[in-house]
Amino acid sequence: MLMEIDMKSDIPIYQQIRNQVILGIAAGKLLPNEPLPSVRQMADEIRINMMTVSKAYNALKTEGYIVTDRRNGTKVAELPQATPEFMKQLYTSLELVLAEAVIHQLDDLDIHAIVTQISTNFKN
Amino acid sequence: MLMEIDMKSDIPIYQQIRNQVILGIAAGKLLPNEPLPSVRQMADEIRINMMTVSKAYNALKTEGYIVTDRRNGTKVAELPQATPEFMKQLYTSLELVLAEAVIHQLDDLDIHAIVTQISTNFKN
Amino acid sequence: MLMEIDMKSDIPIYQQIRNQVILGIAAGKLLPNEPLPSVRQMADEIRINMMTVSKAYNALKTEGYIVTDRRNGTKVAELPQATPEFMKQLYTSLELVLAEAVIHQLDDLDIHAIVTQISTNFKN
Amino acid sequence: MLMEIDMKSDIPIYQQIRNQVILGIAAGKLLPNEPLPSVRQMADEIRINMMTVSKAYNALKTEGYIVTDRRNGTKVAELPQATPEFMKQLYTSLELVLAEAVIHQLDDLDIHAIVTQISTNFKN
DNA sequence: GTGGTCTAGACCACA
DNA sequence: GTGGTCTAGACCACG
Repeated sequence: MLMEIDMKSDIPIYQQIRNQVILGIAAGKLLPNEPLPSVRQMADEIRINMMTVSKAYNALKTEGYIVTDRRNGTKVAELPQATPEFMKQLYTSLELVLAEAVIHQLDDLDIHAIVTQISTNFKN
Repeated sequence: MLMEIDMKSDIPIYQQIRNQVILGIAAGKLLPNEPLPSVRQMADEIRINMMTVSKAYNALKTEGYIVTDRRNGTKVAELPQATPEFMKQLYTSLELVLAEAVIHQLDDLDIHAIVTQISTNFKN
Repeated sequence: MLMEIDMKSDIPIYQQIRNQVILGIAAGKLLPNEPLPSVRQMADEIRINMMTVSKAYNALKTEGYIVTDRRNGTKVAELPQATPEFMKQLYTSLELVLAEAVIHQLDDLDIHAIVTQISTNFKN
Repeated sequence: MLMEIDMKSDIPIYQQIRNQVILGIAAGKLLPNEPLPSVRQMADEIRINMMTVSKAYNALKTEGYIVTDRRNGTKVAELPQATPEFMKQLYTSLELVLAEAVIHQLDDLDIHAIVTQISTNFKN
C-alpha cells in the first residue's frame, strides 16, 4: 500500500490517509480481510506521528471501512451495505461536485463519461 | 436566495455559504449577472460575522463563480470554461465520492441513476 | 460542572469525563443547550492534557450527547431518540449488570428498588 | 457451555469470556459446583491463547464467581452474598447504564419493563 | 476566544 | 508484536 501524502495540502494528513485507504479499497488494491500496515509501521513509512495514523484508522473504523482484530491487527472490513443515511450523504456530496461541473458547462454526456471512466478504473 | 446554514455542522460556515451559492448557480436559481446580496446584508440575514461572508465571497471570486463590479457590487459571473486544472480537481473529488459509493456496493447503474437524478434537478 | 476524576482508576480519563457528562445530563445538572466548559478550560481545571478532554468530547459528539457550535463552543445536545441499535446495546449492558446482581442473590424486588432509587435521583 | 467470542469487538477477549460465564451462571446454564472446562480445553475450543483464558478465570476467581479445587479443576462457586462493596459497584454501573437510557427519553415504565424482561429470562 | 491538528516522546493493556 | 492512552508543548483555522 503506497501512501501519497502531501504535507503542504490543506487537507489534514489523517484525512489524506483515510482517503487513500478508501480509494485503495474501491480500486480493489485492498481486499476485504487484507491486513493493513500497523499504526507504527505506516507512521514510520510516511515519517509522521503514530497518533495521526491512529486518528485516520479510528475514522475508518467508525465509518465501517476497516476493523481491528485483537490478534492480527487492523484489516479491511467486509464491504458494508448502503444505509439510507449513507445514500443521503452521498447525494449531498455528489450534488456539490456535479454542481461545479455543470457550472463549467459540462453536459450530461461529459459527466456520465467521467463517471464511467472512474468506475472502470475501480474495476481493475 | 435562501441560505440554510447549520451552525452545528463540521463544515465551516464560509464554506457552507460558498456551497449554497454554487448549488444555486447550478440549479439556475442564480443567473449570470444576477446581483448577490452585499456582504453586510447577508451577514445580517444569517446573523453571522461579516468576515465570514467576506471569506466565502473571496473563495467564490478566486474560483471564478462570482465577480465584483465596483459600481454594482457582487454578481454571478458568466459561466466559466472548464480548464484542465478544473477537470483534474473535479476528477479527484468525484473519484473519492464514487469510491465510497462503490465500497457500499452500489453498481454502475445505481451510480448513473443518482447522477442523472441530480442533473435533472439542476435543469429545472 | 464538577468533575471527579480518579487518576488511579483503570478506566481511561477520557472515558471518565465522558461518563460524568452523561451522568450530569441524566441528572439534569446539564440541560440541553447548556454550554460545556471549553476543552482548554476543563483541561486546566482537571490538570490534564487538552487532547484527553478533546477525545472525551469527540466521543460524546459521536454518540450525539453534545454538539459543537462553531460560534459558541460546545454545548449539550437536544435529548436524542432511542434507536433500535441503542436499545440493543442497552439491553446487553443491562443484562450483564443485572446478571451480577442476580448471582449475588438480589431478587426482583431488590433490583427494581435500586432502579427506582437511581431513577428518582435523576429527576432532581 | 457455548462461548461466543467476537474478535473484532473492542471488549478484550478475556473480558468477553468472563462476561459469558457470568451470564451463564445468572441464566442457570452453569450451576454451582458445576465444573468448567480446563484452561487448555477452552483455549483450544475458542482457538485463543491459554493466557487469555487464564486471565478470564483469574478475574472470575477474584470476583468470587468460580473456585479452583486442586483435585477437580475449576468449578462454579456457591452463590455469593452481596457485600456492601458489591452493592456500591453495582449502583455505579447501573447508574451509568440507566443514565444513557434516561437521556434517550426512556421513562420509568420502559426501564422497569426491560429490567423485568431480563430478570424473567434469567429464571428459565 | 474556540476547537482542530500535529509532534515526539512515553507507558500500558492485550494476546 | 499490536493498538490504546497520555503528556506537554506547538501551530493553525474559524469566527
